[in-house]
Amino acid sequence: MRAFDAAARHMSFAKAAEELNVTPAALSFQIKSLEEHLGQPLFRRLNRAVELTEAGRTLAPGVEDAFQTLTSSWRATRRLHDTTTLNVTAGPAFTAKWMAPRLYQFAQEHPEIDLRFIASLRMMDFNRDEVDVAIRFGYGPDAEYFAIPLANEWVTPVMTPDLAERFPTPESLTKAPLIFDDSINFLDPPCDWPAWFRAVGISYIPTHGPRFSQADHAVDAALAGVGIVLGRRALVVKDLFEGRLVARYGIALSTKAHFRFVCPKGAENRPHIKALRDWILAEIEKTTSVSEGLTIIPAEDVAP
Amino acid sequence: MRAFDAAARHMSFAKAAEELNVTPAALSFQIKSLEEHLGQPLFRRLNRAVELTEAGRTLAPGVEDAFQTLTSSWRATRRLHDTTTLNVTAGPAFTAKWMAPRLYQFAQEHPEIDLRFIASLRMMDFNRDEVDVAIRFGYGPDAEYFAIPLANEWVTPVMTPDLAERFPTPESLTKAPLIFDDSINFLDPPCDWPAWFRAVGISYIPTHGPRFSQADHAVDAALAGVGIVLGRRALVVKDLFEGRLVARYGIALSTKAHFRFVCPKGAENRPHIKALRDWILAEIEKTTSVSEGLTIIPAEDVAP
DNA sequence: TGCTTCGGTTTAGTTTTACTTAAGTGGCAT
DNA sequence: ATGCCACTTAAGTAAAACTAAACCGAAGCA
Repeated sequence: MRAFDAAARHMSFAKAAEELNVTPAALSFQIKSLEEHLGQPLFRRLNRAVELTEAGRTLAPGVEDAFQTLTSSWRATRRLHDTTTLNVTAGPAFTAKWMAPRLYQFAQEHPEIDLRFIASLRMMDFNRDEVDVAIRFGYGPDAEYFAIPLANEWVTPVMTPDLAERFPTPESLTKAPLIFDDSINFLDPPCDWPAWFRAVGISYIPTHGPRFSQADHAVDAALAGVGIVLGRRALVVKDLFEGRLVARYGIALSTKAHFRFVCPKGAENRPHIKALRDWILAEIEKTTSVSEGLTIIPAEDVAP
Repeated sequence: MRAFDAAARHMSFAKAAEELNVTPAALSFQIKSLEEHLGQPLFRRLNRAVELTEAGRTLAPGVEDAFQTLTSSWRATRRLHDTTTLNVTAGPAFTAKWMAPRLYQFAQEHPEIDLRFIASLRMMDFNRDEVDVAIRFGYGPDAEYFAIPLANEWVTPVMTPDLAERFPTPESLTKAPLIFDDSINFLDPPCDWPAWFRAVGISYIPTHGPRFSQADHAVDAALAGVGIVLGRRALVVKDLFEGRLVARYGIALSTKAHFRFVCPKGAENRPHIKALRDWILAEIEKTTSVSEGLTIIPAEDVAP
């Protein structure tokens, strides 16, 4: 049946044989025997090609699907006692702005763990997609998974030091080039520019300026001096610590949404997963001082 | 892997071996080899039982699922050129009141076809549930299947001849024992007792009387002389023809919902499916005279 | 037209695998 | 204790899957 699966996918016995590391002869035989068991042909043999018969078209999708679940289950099971590789999925922004800059450090602390990143926004199925850990931004809780929040999240305007000198006060921001991060539009209550201006007592609804669908691109733009962006704590904390960006106005807007560390229930204590979790939490602990001197206003208090 | 699938389902190597018609020794060996490939045990061997390990629990659902799709695909494919058995699903009412009484006749006309009935209301998946034909009551059309309507459907009060003498006019029905068939409550516009009374110009909303969730039970009750039921044409036509039930008032309520013959696209011309379809249509054709003398009023014309 | 190439099939022989029989083990129930 | 039951192990055997090599027919190309 594997033979048929491969043949149907490739629509070629020769290619299928290559995939399974056997000779075309073996494959031909297998399919012939399958056809005998079935009592009807699965392929129509053309001169230098094959095509599926009605029966083949009926059988192929189910077989392909079955082998896919079979192999992914198998791999998921193998991963259970493999503590050398760890597949992590996170959104593109967290991957680029939090994970990537700290990765060399994790690699040094845990040289035995081989981290692999899958940057994607869609929710993954841990069993289907061969993923061990997901880091996701949103509202908890996750009933069916093990999930811990990574930090309370807030947003505050950040910019290059140069720009900060030109716009020393919140009021001056009404004349400043603002960058829009559309990736947090889904938050409710909103954490956008109008909400922040309400938090500092200014009635101003900016509309003009570059917009980005991904938060990391918005932050990159701010780093390039394009303008001022409402940066999420987790995504800008490193740039703030290292002085590439500054937050001058002392007012941040907090949201109930936060980054969460998610893994299948029961997997949270497997050594490499625990190592990653502990390391992430420790890294975040190191940066709690970024909130010092900030007045943090819940977004719901300034909801329109 | 089949070995593991069977063992995990039975939680016993001996039973699994029996299922696969091999000796327990062979099964033990297969699982051992699987565990070696995996690098970890799948079962914990207890004294006179086995239990799944973490790894086994991870692998089992996927494997079971995969083999299920595999076997059902296989059977679906076998059915393709098997014109000796025909699996039909219909609602319980149609099965009992239309199919069952006519079955001996189909068997005589087509002794080579072995009909199997699956009475169920839920929609079946032709590939998953090993069903060739479905007969369903409702509104068309079915875009993804081949479907033909079997007849225009209407409802009219039916009862035993005895009861008919006691309640000769629609007006007299307000004093008669009425039976409620809840299985057509979902129709819109409704085809219930209030709608029928509106059709004959009587303002009467009966509330008291036996209720049945399945139409065949309601008709059975009427056959037993319990009372008068609003019978769907397809379900009472045979009893009307053979005099066990009568319809006296000459007013029927028609609905756009009807019984439909449904099968996968392309399957409608396979010989045994065509035979069943032609036979059903011919049977219905024989009973068109049941509508003679009836004034048929669309249900939407008397909607409240 | 005739030669080559390419996919697939066939045949015969070989390797691998799966299976069976039979003996063995260990804890549970009587 | 002792027999039993479910699983394991070992050795031998039967079946299957696979390979190599020859073959076949049509398409491509000179």
